[in-house]
Amino acid sequence: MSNQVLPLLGRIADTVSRAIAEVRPELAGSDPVVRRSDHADFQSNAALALAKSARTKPPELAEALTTALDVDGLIARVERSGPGFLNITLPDRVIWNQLSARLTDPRLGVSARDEGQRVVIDYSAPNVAKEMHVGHLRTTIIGDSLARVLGFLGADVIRRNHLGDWGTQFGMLIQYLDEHPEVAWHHDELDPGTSAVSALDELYRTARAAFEADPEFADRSRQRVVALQSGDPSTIARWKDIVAESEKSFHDIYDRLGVLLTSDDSAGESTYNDLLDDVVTELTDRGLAVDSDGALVVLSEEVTGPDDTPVPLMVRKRDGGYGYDTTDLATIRHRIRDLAATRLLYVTDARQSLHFQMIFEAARRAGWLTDDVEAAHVPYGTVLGTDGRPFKTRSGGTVRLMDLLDDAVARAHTVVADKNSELPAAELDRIAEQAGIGAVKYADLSSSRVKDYVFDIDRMVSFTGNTGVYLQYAHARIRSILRKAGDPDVSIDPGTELQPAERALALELDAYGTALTEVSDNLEPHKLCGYLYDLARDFTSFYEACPVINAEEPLRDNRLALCRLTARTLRHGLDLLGISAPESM
RNA sequence: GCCCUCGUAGCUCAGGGGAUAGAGCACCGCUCUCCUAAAGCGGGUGUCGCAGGUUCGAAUCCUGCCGAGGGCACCA
Repeated sequence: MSNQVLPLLGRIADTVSRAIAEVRPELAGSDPVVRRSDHADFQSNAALALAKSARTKPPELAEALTTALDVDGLIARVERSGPGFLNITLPDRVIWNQLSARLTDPRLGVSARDEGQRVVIDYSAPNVAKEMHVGHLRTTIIGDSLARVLGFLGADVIRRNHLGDWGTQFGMLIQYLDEHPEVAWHHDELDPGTSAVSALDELYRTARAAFEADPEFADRSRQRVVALQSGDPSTIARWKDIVAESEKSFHDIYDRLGVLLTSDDSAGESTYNDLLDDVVTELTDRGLAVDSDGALVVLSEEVTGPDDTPVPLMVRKRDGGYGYDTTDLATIRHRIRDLAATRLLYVTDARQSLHFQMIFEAARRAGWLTDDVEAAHVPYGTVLGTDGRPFKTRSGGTVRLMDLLDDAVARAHTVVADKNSELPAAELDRIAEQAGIGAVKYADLSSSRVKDYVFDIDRMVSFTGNTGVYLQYAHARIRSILRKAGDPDVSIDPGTELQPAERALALELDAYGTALTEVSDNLEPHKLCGYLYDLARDFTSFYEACPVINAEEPLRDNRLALCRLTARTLRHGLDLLGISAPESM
């Protein structure tokens, strides 16, 4: 059972709204423009915003609002300031009670605002028989965090891992494996630490070389493609084997990253094969899909290309085959029609934004995507190397995701060992793993999603600044304090006077749910990162200014309560980012 | 050619109509007989790319321009 705790800011906003309605009934419903303030607990800029439509001067409206802002116990005092700001200060008791309510609630008082929504989040999407590389990092991490946040806010989240599990390239791979049964590539045939996708990736390159060098092998491969597409049992069995082994490799990485994806979430391209004919038929029947040089296309009404003609979606290729345009149209129809989704999120590279714009346009014209469903491309920028160019290995190759994680963990290991040489080896390994993985994820999540960002391991495993490690450390410190105090189940005495540092921390703690709803609204996990970082800093200021364990009662219990709620909020927030919070570091 | 994204301190980035634009890194100094110094405190930085416009008020919204990156049919 959870008790929702309304944020103080919202309660103040409601109070100001009532005052507006009382003073100027014709302006009822206007935004009360309540914000956190440097000059008080909160401020309302409503008088400035509304003076014109109220046909009065801001100071006069501010005065009237002040009078009408009847203190119902929520507000201690209101001061007018500047051209018409209302500086609002709350009684200490109200703030303590707010903390108390959050502390007793398993959800920290955060409401399940997104309840009733069904959100399909499409993310990660590695290619079968290929190694996951740096290009899969952001979609996997961002998508996973969004799944966690929206899920916590009550949405019914359906994760979809749109594996690249279909295509003509499997013809030559299957044919090659068939002709070389002696080649080992299954997990249980390989050395530990070598993955099936690693082996398959290499075999694919070998097969491709054979395809180009040997016309007869190329012919057999083409026939194999036909066999695969027509459902030949032995070919399908081999293909399923490849998919299953690849998934094992992916889940090794998912486990290490700590993302939620399981094999139940896999819905690869092949899942939609049986729907494609019908999708195309429907588009044709509605007159959307038209012939173009033998291919079937949907011409955009919104976008034109270099020659000033409408940009097409390739619904069916001239050779009769289907490409990703068709598959993506099938996903959107399926997710709306069959999964009853109210919100569709596609977490992919920003370069695909035109593609999704056209997919959404077509889905709207087809009548699948209606106004009561939100479809959004959630684009993200490129991962750059320290040279400012797309992240590559020194030799210019693709960076394998596993290697990248190994590097980060190794670097974290060095830094942790440097600073704390007394840790037992096993403990050190465990913390380095959590710190290294957390560092990578936090670095990815903490800057604006759409911007490119520089992958700089040294900076991300730094223990200072806005890093994952800093937050983990902040959490571990608080846990340490609480352990030292015996981790008591304290209760708050709301009659205690709040110190400024306590007050700042308390107001920040109260805003946790607001930070989460912002993430849900604009799909920007970095808002949560920024919130947690601010919270950790507010805690540090509090901790500098206010003794906890050595304080007298009831101050001591109240401060322990602040520690507790901060630790829980940090841990909870980190968890929603997909980052672990060690008890000690 | 058209479209999209981005441009804020030396560097990496927040802030996306409200009071003097904020952090971190880097640089210099200070603070552990005191709850984890992997920390904190102090020191000073800005033509918010440029120019117009809207507004009582613009880094924020609009228009144009400049610069960077990306995209525009049979690969995803």
